[in-house]
Amino acid sequence: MGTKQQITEKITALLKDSKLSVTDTRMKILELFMKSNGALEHSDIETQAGQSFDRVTVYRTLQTFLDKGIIHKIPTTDTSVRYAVCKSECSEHDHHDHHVHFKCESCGTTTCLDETNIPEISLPKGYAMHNVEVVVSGVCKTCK
Amino acid sequence: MGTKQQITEKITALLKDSKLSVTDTRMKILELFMKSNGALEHSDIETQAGQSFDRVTVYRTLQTFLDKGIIHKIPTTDTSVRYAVCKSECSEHDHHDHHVHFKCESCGTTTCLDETNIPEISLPKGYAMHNVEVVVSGVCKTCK
DNA sequence: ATTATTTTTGCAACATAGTTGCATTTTTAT
DNA sequence: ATAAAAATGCAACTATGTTGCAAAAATAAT
Ligand SMILES: [Mn+2]
Ligand SMILES: [Mn+2]
Ligand SMILES: [Zn+2]
Ligand SMILES: [Zn+2]
Repeated sequence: MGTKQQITEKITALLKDSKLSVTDTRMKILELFMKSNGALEHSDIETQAGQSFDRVTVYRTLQTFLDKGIIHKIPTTDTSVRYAVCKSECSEHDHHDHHVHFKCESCGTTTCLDETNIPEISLPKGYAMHNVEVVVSGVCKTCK
Repeated sequence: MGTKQQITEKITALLKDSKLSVTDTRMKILELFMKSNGALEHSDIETQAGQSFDRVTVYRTLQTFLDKGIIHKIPTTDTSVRYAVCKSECSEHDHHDHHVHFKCESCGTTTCLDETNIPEISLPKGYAMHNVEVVVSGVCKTCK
C-alpha cells in the first residue's frame, strides 16, 4: 500500500507523466481508484469523495483518464459504466488491458484478473479482430 | 426469411409457447428483432417501430422477453443496452447463449456469432465461474 | 357470443444519468 | 509576479429508466 505521503507522490508522478495538470479532483479520484480493490463507477466516486466535487467534473475527469490510458472501462449488461486503473503498459490512445474481468454475484464488486489471460478465439472467415473483452461472473475468492 | 404471414405465425407461436398474451406491441417488437441482422437497443426499437408505442411499454416488453428467455443482453462499455434474440435452447430464467458477440467498429452493429464457442478460461484459485461473456470488436464480414 | 377476469398499455410524474456553454478559479508557463 | 492556459462549477438541457394508476385489450369462463 504505502504511506499517505508515498501514495500522493505516486499519483502526482502519474499525472505529470500523462501531461495532466495536478488538481485536487484528479488527485482525489485517482486515490479512490488506488485504494479500491475493485472497479468503480461514477456514483461510487461521487459518494466516496464526500460530495465535494461537481458531477460534471467527475465525468470530465473520468473521460480524461480514459483518454490518457490511466483507466479503462469494463463492459456490463446494465447501464452502469465501470472503470479500473490500467497497468503501466497502457498509454494515450493505446490500451493493453488484455486480461479477464470478474464480477462477483455475491458482493457485486468487479475486479481485474490481471494474471488471467484471454485465450485465443477463432472468428468466422471475414471477421477482423481488434479487441476482445471477457467478463466472467460468479463468486469471488473473498465471498466463497 | 419467409412470407409476412409465416413470420406472423412464427411470432405468435413463440409468444404462446412462452405463455404470453399476443399483443400488437409484442408482435411488432419481435418482428423487428427477426428482421434485424444485429442486436437492437431500446432507441432502435422506438425509432423503427414508427413512434407508435409508448417508451414505457417498450421497456416492459424487453424486460418480459428477457424473463422468458426470448432475448438476451449483450454487454457494452457505454451506457447502452443491446438485445438479441435467443436460440431455441433458451427458456425462462435459463439462458444458454454461450457464444461470442461481435461489435463492428465500422458499421456499429453488434451480432451474435452463434457458431463461435467461448473458450475455456482458467480462473485463479478460489473463484467460482457461473457465466462468461465475450465481446469481440473489429471489422465485420460485410464491412471488410 | 357475452360477460367476467386477468393482463397489458399509456399517461403522468418522477428519478437518475450524461452533455454543453460559459464565467470563475486554479494551475502552469513566462 | 504576471500572463497564458487549463480545469472547475454552475445552470440549463437532453436522454434514459422507473413507478402508480386508470383505461384498454386480451384471455378465460359462462
Ligand atoms: Mn481491467
Ligand atoms: Mn447473442
Ligand atoms: Zn465477492
Ligand atoms: Zn460492419
